[in-house]
Amino acid sequence: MSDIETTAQPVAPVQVRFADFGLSPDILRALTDQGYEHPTPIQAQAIPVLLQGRDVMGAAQTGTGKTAGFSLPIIQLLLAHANASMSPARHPVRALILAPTRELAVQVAENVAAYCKHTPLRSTVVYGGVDIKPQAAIMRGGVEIVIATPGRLLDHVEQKNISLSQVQMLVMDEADRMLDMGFLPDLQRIINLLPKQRQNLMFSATFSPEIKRLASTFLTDPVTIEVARSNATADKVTQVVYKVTEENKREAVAHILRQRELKQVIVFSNTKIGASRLARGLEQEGMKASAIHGDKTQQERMAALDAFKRGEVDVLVATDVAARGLDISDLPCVINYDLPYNAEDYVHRIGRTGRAGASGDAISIYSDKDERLLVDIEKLIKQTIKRGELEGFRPGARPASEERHGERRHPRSPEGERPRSSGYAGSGNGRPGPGPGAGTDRGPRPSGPRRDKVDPWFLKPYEPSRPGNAATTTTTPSSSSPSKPKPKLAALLGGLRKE
DNA sequence: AAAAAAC
Repeated sequence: MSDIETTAQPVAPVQVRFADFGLSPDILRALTDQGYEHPTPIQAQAIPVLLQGRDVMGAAQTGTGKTAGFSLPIIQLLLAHANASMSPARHPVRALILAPTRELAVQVAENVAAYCKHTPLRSTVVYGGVDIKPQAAIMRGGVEIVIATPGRLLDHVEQKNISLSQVQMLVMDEADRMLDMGFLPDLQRIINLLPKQRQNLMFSATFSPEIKRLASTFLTDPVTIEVARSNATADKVTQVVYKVTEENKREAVAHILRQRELKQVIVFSNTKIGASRLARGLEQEGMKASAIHGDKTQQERMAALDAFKRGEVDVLVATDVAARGLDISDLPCVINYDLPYNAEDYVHRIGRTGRAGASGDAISIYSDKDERLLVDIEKLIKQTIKRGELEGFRPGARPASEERHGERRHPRSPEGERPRSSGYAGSGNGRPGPGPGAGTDRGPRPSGPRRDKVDPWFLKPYEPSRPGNAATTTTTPSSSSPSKPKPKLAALLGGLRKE
């Protein structure tokens, strides 16, 4: 088994069309139905390679058209290799797509179903949190393509609702996420049920050593397809951070949303409770907000997502259940109510915006205690994030009593307060502003008086901690913290060995 | 630290 091979396959300079790949007319018709004619760069690279039957390691951000990139060739290959002598009644599972979260599985399944629409192939999705019986019935009826979260799939295997012995193609979507979530043992178990001879695809937004290790374990002589530089944030995303005090975080989010009259925003919270509270708080402020997290029932999760997609909800407050994979298109803005503990999650979160060529804003608020998280994030994305100034929410200011009148409009509002009058007209056009930077540039510049009392942190040139070598030494334990930087790598490798 | 995922 050779090392992972990297092709320098350039993106074709001429506009390629789906029709150029030799895909079945039934597939092309489905694409036409959806208005797709030209592949995205990852599709242009992945489709021919996959059609050759090669294993693929795809380093792709969400929003790059990854799902079609793998499902179109899968469908094509299944159609091409259809066993004519096979009884039409028998539909063994021939392609298996694994995803880390239920929502992602559902979305992949929706895409696959759409692309299969005009073919005789059947697909279904199975995931936990819902009644298993209807899923069992569908699978017993026969399907060629199964999209699944690992746990429920194993459940079905044990119940003998499904056999994986005929699987020719395996996709591990969001593989980094699956590792993070501890799915490695499940993955191993599932893979042990598959035929040795098969085509493997692995997609990952980040390219950590753990992922490479997984790839070398499960993939055979894979072609690596990398669209965006890994761990790089989409350059279409304008990022800004606002430092506020811990108690003012909720008000700050409300302020940002109100001031910019934001619609279709995802606000990320680190905790389920925090997400629920924030959503409730925003609702009390008169906004249409809803929370989505793992303590909600599957029905609630889907309802919240649907309402958001339909525009009935403007603000979706989410834990990292929604950080990856979710295909919510054209999000103008993502807000981090908390900075994520894992820097990689930052990349995934802001990947919800600025997608498919559109520009987007990623706004984060943080407080003193999150300074370290911010440093980690900047180290990972190898760029310094613009420090913005959020009027009236500066940290380090004197207690409210010493503040100028009208400086902070409504700090620390009590929970049950009535919806506020429209104190913040924002820019006035109902559309999202051009960028977070513009938000701070728009109003009159706070010249002079506001600066004197506080440490003008926002005026100091920011120094990313030791730009040269810091990146190699991961988290250098600062003397202040006892720091037991549990090496993630070791943990994961331990996991690999365990199996 | 927290979140996610099978019952």
